[in-house]
Amino acid sequence: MAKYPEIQFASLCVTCPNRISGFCGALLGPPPEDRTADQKPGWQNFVSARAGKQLADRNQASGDVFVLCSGWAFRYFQLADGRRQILKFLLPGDLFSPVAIFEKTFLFSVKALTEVGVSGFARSAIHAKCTASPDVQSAIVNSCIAEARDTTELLTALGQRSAEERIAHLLLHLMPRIAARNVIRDQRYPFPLRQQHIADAVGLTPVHVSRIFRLLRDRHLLELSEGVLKILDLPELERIGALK
Amino acid sequence: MAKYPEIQFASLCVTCPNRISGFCGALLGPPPEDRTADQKPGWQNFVSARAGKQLADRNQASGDVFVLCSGWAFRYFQLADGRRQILKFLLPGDLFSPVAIFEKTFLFSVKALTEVGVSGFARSAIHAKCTASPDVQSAIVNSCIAEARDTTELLTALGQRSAEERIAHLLLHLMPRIAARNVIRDQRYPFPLRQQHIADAVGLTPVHVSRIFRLLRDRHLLELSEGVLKILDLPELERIGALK
DNA sequence: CGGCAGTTTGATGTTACTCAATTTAAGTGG
DNA sequence: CCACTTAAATTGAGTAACATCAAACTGCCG
Repeated sequence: MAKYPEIQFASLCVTCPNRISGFCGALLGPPPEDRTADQKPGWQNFVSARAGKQLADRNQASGDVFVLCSGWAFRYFQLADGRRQILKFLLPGDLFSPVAIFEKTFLFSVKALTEVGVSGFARSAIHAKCTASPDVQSAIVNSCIAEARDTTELLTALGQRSAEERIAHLLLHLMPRIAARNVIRDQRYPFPLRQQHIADAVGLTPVHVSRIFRLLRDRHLLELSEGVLKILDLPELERIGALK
Repeated sequence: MAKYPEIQFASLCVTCPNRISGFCGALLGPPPEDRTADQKPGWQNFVSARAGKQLADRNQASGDVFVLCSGWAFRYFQLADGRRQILKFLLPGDLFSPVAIFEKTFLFSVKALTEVGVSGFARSAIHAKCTASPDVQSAIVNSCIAEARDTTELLTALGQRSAEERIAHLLLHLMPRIAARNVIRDQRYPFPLRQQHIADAVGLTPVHVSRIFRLLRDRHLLELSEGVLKILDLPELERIGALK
């Protein structure tokens, strides 16, 4: 099976219950039983990469539209002086960016956070499928809408809310997305982010993120260790982080 | 002429050289010489409103897609405790939001900043035009891309940059947009924003905005009075506010 | 002239950053 | 399994940036 990574991908994307699964599913069709390597469609290709690998660069152009198939990555904007703003954490099934469907030049950079699998689809093929299939069309529209909604919330969090609220909001935003891709027991979420990532996402320093986590731990709201986030007091976390 | 406000609108939108003018232009066609009130298309309607008027509410649904025709407005997200994040200042020709073309429920609120004229198009009519005309299609796509680009920049500004940098960035962002709709002489831009608006847009208090403006004035970078922003030292302002 | 909205200024408080040292965790090779 | 190395997290002390509160000032309009 490992010989045919695209099969694994197709299965992943078709079955994963996240909001853009419809996009991948519609694109690939149902996972065929008898698919073999030589039947892999020419408009799709697959690559793996190690944690930390640069997956896309701003201003770089590509004929492909990329989807994260496995692992975690993040989309970010880099400033000249080295600071960066993480715009979104990408989970399996996520497009690098919905905009990339229409625009061949990346507006942002993307980096692997864990070991990842990435699939690229020829943009022309997607456009063809798009005109042919209403399902693909509405999947694209939905992912654009979700993107706008998320961005709005993040902007509001960054502009108006305290460090604690921003971090709580980030966790609450990620939890359902993680849960859609993993079986969650005892409120324990797989969580590979370093505090540096959290800091770059919510506009704080890693040192301050550490302090806030200490407060949250001391109040028995959560525990975080060994790549696992355990939520102890969800209602209180929501009281802090929810937007409305 | 005032009897037929939609004519004034058509003329405004077709001629204004901003990036979504193609959208309005494609939708309305060239401004006809002989158009009269009874020829006004049934899928379009026009309203005026005073400064401060609420033009759209989050979670409210509408069958229309709205475009600002004259004056200034802003799109924002309101928090329960009264704080608000201004997401974008709307200038003549701007859609309230590109997302509204696809989604009938508003994700955000919109308020008039000056006296405004607003035009509403039936969403169904836009969709029909969209399938018929590649021009309308690409105009929509372009406004979505521009939206994503702007939002990314704003996120980065809010998350990573100082008060001074954020304000300079806001001004630099607005200047070309204002210039596209007004004749600018001597670097003097019409500028109806109150410091409260700037504060809500860049995530500061009005008091602090005032202090920053004082610094900028003292360094002879700009002057701001009577609704006019005068830029005295553009290169220096760009050094402070430009993202790259 | 008085009232109102917006701006400015000062004094003070709070939040978050910086710098630096220490501890913990995670690998790595013997 | 254990020493060694390295990255990440934690903690403390001092500082800078921004917020808060309150008062004074400005321009505008009735």
